[in-house]
Amino acid sequence: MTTSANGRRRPPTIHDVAREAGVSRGTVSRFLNGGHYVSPAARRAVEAAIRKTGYVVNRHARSLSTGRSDSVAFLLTEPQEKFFEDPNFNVLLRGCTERLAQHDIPLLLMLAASDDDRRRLTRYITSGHVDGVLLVSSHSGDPVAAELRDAGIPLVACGKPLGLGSKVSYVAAADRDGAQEMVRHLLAGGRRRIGMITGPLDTPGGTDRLAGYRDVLAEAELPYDPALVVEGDYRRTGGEQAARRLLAQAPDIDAVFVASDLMAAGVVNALHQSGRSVPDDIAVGGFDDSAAATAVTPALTTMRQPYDRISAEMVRMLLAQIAGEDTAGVILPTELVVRDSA
Amino acid sequence: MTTSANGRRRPPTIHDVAREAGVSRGTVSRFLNGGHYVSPAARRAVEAAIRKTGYVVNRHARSLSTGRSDSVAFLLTEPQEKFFEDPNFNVLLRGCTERLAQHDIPLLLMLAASDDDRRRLTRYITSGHVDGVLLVSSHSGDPVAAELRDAGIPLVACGKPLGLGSKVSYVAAADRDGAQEMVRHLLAGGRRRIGMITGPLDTPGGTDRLAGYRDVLAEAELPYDPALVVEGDYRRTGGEQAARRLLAQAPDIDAVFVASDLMAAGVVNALHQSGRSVPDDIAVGGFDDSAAATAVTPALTTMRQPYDRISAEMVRMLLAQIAGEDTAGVILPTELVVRDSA
DNA sequence: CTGAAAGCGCTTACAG
DNA sequence: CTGAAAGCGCTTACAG
Repeated sequence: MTTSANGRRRPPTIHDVAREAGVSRGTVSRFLNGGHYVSPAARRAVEAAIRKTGYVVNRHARSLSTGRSDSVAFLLTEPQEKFFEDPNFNVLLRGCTERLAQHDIPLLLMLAASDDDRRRLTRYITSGHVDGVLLVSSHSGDPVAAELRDAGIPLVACGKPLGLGSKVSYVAAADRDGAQEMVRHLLAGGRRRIGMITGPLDTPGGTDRLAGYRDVLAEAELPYDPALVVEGDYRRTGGEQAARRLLAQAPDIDAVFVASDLMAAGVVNALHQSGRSVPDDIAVGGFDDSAAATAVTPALTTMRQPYDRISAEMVRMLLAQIAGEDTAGVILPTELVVRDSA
Repeated sequence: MTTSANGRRRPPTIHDVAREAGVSRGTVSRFLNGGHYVSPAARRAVEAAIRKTGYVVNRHARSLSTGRSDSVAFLLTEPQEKFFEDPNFNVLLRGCTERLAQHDIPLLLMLAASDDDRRRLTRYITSGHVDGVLLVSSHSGDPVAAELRDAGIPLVACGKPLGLGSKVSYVAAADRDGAQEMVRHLLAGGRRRIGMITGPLDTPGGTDRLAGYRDVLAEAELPYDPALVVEGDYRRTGGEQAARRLLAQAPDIDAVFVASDLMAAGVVNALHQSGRSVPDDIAVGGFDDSAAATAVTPALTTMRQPYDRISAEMVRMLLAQIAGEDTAGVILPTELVVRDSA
């Protein structure tokens, strides 16, 4: 640290390092940026000088010079604060933060709750303040993915953005396969009247998991009964309400496949309140393997979404895009986790 | 947008705005920074030019020039990932992000899980990459608060950092008062053998809530029985285990005050498994009023921590510090929320 | 492999 | 109230 006239500490600059090492600033910079065209002797001198001065690069200066910001946005666009209350969110956010930290890239957290927020943030992002965006937004009505894509911003979505086809890179779990596996598991347990509580049907997780459910019904030559299907909203209370609706429409169900653990926790509650036991009267299968799965009694049998891999993959793809590579959609497998509820 | 030779879009600069408005760059900058010493005519011209060009300030250039970063870190130092699994975390993080967004200040999320992380981040922070830090770290063993304070970084902690006295600004809930109110509520419900499951006793929430419990016992002239007190870890499973210990040590309790809702959810589970009904056999009082409170059955009677106010206050204080003002500790009141568990 | 120098886009005394 | 200019700390062709 150098102390300037006013007594405030001024961090050492590349200039201090250069002087200390007896080389030019250009050489220090070259060392900092990969060490190409730096002689071993110069390298050693610079290394020592950096250690001695405690030099840390000034990222603002670097960014101004390179045009890159070396930072990434984690953009959450959920008007309903839905995802934010979901334990999955934490896992994803944490995973992305850690992965980015490994590359020394700070994560800027951005919340777009209103249209105003969205406009402000889109503007901020497209002005080059971040190099890329990790987008968490499930609703198809959300224009932000298209806006960012059109602006040429490197972008990876969590979950397939509906309606954008393959135009936006994304990482998603194998929703349809996972749903199939869960319903087969329910069938294998001897259940025959299997209800389903879906996610919002304007989300891929909503439609794909429903599709998987129908696939297996057909496969087992069981009729598809619309009265057995209720749309939920991925929230706990929504799960409770949906379960009550389902029970009213089809009191004879012996199992229910619920498209998220958080909803499933609500379903178990509602079932208990209606006097049914889980899994004896009604088996419950969830989806996610989030913290909600083990917080209820009985613990949920569920499809594990590999959130660690999802966040790792999102970061990997985003960095690849920033480096100029093309990336596409990635689907990661889910895994059946058998606990007590089914 | 101006299109440069290579076809990539180059965002408009202050120079483009100045040319468009027919003024100098200095005038545009002055307009941007409060509009002092800018004539009404110049102001109008600049406003129009900004609209027309779609100008957005380049924050890297500004930061390089001013020495401020106009960004803030949200630093979470919980080796145990404990807080991250707590629903309170979301509320706090969300609140801070929103408040900062109102001031157009991005939040950088930083996770210090290991000592290595901590060193890296401290270095990053003290190098001027952020203007201040919102610190979430309850453990007294954590050296990060002292390090940042010694480096002169504006800093506001969530919860009183133990051992640092009044040297670090913080925002906390009135833990002791809140605990008192809850135990009085239990007493008012006719309970006399009241157990307690505390938070970790190296945290202020751990010690202060226990102190409040003891206050009211003394006030009611009830003996303090160490067998009635078990230390928990703020986690759900920790709550379950603590409840079993408590039941073994004191099977005759008729109430238990639990220092967090997440633990209390585990406690309710354990109580049910032991065949006790809540609240008939044993009343359960929680703390936080987090999402966990309404996720269990019966819903928890709890002390509400005003997280919205806490995050608002943290941001306000941090911005004040960055502006050069002195700030101190702020204690916010908690509020009894009566539901079904007590 | 290395140094000198231009340039990134802004802010801010300074002179007028 | 306004403009010209220096300077923030870095990177990167360029010439050697």
